[in-house]
Amino acid sequence: MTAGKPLRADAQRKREALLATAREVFETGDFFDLRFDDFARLAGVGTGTLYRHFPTREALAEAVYRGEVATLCDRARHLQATLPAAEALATFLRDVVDHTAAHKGLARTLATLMADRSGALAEGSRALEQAVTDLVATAVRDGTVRDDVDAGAVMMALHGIGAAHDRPAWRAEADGVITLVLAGLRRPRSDG
Amino acid sequence: MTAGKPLRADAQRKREALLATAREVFETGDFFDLRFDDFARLAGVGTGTLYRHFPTREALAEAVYRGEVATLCDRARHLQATLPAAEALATFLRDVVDHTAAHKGLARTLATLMADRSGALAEGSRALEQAVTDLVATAVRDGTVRDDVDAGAVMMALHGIGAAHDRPAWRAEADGVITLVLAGLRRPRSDG
DNA sequence: CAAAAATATGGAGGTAATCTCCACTTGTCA
DNA sequence: TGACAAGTGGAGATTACCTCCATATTTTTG
Repeated sequence: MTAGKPLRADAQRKREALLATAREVFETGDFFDLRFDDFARLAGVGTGTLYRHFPTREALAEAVYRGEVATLCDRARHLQATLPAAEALATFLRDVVDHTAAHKGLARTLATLMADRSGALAEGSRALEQAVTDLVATAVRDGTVRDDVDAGAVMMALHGIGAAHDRPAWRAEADGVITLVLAGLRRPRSDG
Repeated sequence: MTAGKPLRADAQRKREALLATAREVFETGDFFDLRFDDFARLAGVGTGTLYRHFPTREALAEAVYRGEVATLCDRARHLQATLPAAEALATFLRDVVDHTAAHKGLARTLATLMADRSGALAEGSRALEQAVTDLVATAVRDGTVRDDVDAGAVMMALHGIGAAHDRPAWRAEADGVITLVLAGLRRPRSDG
């Protein structure tokens, strides 16, 4: 599906250049101050070429986002294979926050673009969602996590962390959300 | 501050018309498919008038948002005055979800606009944040809620609920987030 | 109540970003 | 190496945004 047609050599190169430049500009936060045409020039590419590879700003973002998500998914798989379920889940959620904090600009830009009604990025995060779902399911199965709350709720909380990028106390609050989610996920005692 | 100059009668009328139309169009979700100029016409107002009242889409959204927030804040005050702290907090959070669900289109549109890096709406939600902070603080004071997590974390979770508007299982997941947050907020037992 | 002063209106048109189109260049395959 | 396919760049059409001001409405004043 992803590889319908084997790209020609130069096309591949331009595409890479666009992605590399995108990552840079996303990170510095200048993406929205830049005319899309100028972005093309910045990447050393003609306008037409830019538009053929990535018809919209969102399409470009999606490609970058996919890379980020892939990294996180690898991490999830690794944790799942080496730690007890509950611990794997906890570590992963904290790692997501770490990762986001380490690439704040990128996360900002992606979150902003993601909000555009296109929903283009929803597609890209499917893999991430699957990873979280697996981690939660495993922890539920071994009894460390309650089974009456969907993994989607955890995704939603993560979404909040990403979307609320402009809060002054972002880091502390993000940690707080994770703490709440993890505490909330613990199998509740039989008392009300 | 809000009432620096008493608006002229016709100006008041036009302003109202713009806000009313905005609420409609926000709710139906057509706001982004509409040229801003056409929006003016739709409200029966000239382009210039639109721009004088609301210089940007965000400014318009902010005005609408303020109304929503005010409603919720009234609710918060009422709950705080009539229920035990923990219950007031729980009820309020669930009410926010109900309210959002009842005005899904509006919430969608506002969330999308809020994500624009402008941060214009951050201002509008200050009151909401204050309400949540008060509710949490009261519950902390009477010992039903842990004191090591900031109210900002709760805001962040709410933010996630609003921002993740396009998830198919939105309602169930939103309820899940609230459940997790409330469970997570309970003063943890002395065991690890 | 009439006229003057202040305030607000609408939409034509300037400005600026987006995106398309195609004559030309580069890569691939036999 | 030649012929065909695939890709490129950027000029210019298109579209949306926003400003400006001659005109209209409201309010105040004498």
